[in-house]
Amino acid sequence: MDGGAKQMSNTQRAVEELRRLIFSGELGAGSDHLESELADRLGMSRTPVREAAMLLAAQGLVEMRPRKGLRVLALAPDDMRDIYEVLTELESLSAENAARMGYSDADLSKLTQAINDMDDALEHENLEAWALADDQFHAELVWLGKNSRVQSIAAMMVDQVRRARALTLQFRPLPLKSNQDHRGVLEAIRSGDALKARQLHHAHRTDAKGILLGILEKYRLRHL
Amino acid sequence: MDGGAKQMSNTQRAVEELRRLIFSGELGAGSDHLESELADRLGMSRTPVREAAMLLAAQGLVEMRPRKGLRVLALAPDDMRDIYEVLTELESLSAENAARMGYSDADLSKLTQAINDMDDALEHENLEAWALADDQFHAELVWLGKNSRVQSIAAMMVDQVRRARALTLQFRPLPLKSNQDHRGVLEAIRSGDALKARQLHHAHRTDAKGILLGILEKYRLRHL
DNA sequence: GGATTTTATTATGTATACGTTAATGAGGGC
DNA sequence: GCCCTCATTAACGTATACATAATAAAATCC
Repeated sequence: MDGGAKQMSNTQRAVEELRRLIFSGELGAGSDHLESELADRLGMSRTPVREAAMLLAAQGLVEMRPRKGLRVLALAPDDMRDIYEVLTELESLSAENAARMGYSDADLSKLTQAINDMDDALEHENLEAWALADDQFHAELVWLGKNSRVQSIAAMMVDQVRRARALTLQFRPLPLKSNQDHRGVLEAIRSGDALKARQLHHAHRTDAKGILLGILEKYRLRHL
Repeated sequence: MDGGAKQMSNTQRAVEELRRLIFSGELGAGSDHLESELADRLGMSRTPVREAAMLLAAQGLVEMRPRKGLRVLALAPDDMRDIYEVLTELESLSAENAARMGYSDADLSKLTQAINDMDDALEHENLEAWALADDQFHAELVWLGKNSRVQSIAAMMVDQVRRARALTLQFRPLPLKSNQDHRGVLEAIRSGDALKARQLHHAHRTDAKGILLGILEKYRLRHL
């Protein structure tokens, strides 16, 4: 049970490493980087770097601009709105489907755990930990929905807003009401009330979208 | 006003050509093809073919299997269900958003035209033409929703079911009721009734999903 | 001095070369 | 006759080479 450090192709390593560099901010939003520069930095030739770049471009994280290099994509508020809307719909679908699965309490343990972790984090006013648990809740919800396309699309969308989310987290009021929503969704799933699960989660995500866009507006965050 | 035959990179040409070969069935579902073989076939080196392959793999059309070659992905009924569910959600969102835009009749002309085309096609019992117009209706609806992510995701999903859709078309009963739904959605958008637009379209797509899955079941179509 | 043409640079797109390694088949052991 | 070992093959992953085209720089002209 290692971290996954088997023998990996350089292309895969390049993807992972570039993602890390992007999410950590070492490659800032809007910055440009030549293929050869990145190749040197990662200690490999241009070929795998270029392949990784194309994959990241397909996932909407970067843009390949001939002669200008690889550009790390910045997100405008409109992008955030678009992405959150997609997540809202697909996660709500997941909640609905999850409710129809007849999951046992054991099946829902990760969801429950994530909610408890959020409570703990809130008590200690640990936003970092809260965000992590919140991510886990949403990821697990999507997982329970058992729709392969939703899973991959949601992962892509979450990736696209990862940087922005980390940034806006600090501006955000403590999400005290949030866990009520989560518990409601969990309960609806547990009791098999598909429609309620969908509606509750939809409302939850729509609220979150409103809060986020409010922050972007308030602090004039135009590209992140 | 050429067909777009400007100077295109070989990678782009490879993407287009491979897509054509896949959709036309010349590269059948489930078939394997070596990179070098495809390179020869397209008259270029492995490099651009490989890049194109990775892009198509990211879009879910093929799978890269080391030493086995590029495999054209076949779809199981579960995949169809997953994809149609995603389309249902995202198109319904589009309908809702479109209704909020306050579009004029002129803005909605393409949508109207698509509906009329479907009527015409039905009168002549021309399934091919009906399918084309139906595609246009759905594509235009997504366009009117003005969500960039929904647009690219929907395009991907439509691509993934393109082959299967062409195949199942012939098994399908004449979609006589379908245009009632379409007109209802159009009317809701025109009148700005966002919730109704969403609900009508959602029901429409859910029906379509049921019909399709029924066909797959009935004719034992397990991979297409 | 400013504008314009020419030259030089350089990042990319693509071809090619090559080592590695998984798949295939031959041959031998049981 | 079946299974295991080893040799062979060939497809891929990656590095490298190179032509092309775009940009920057330099030089020239008005």
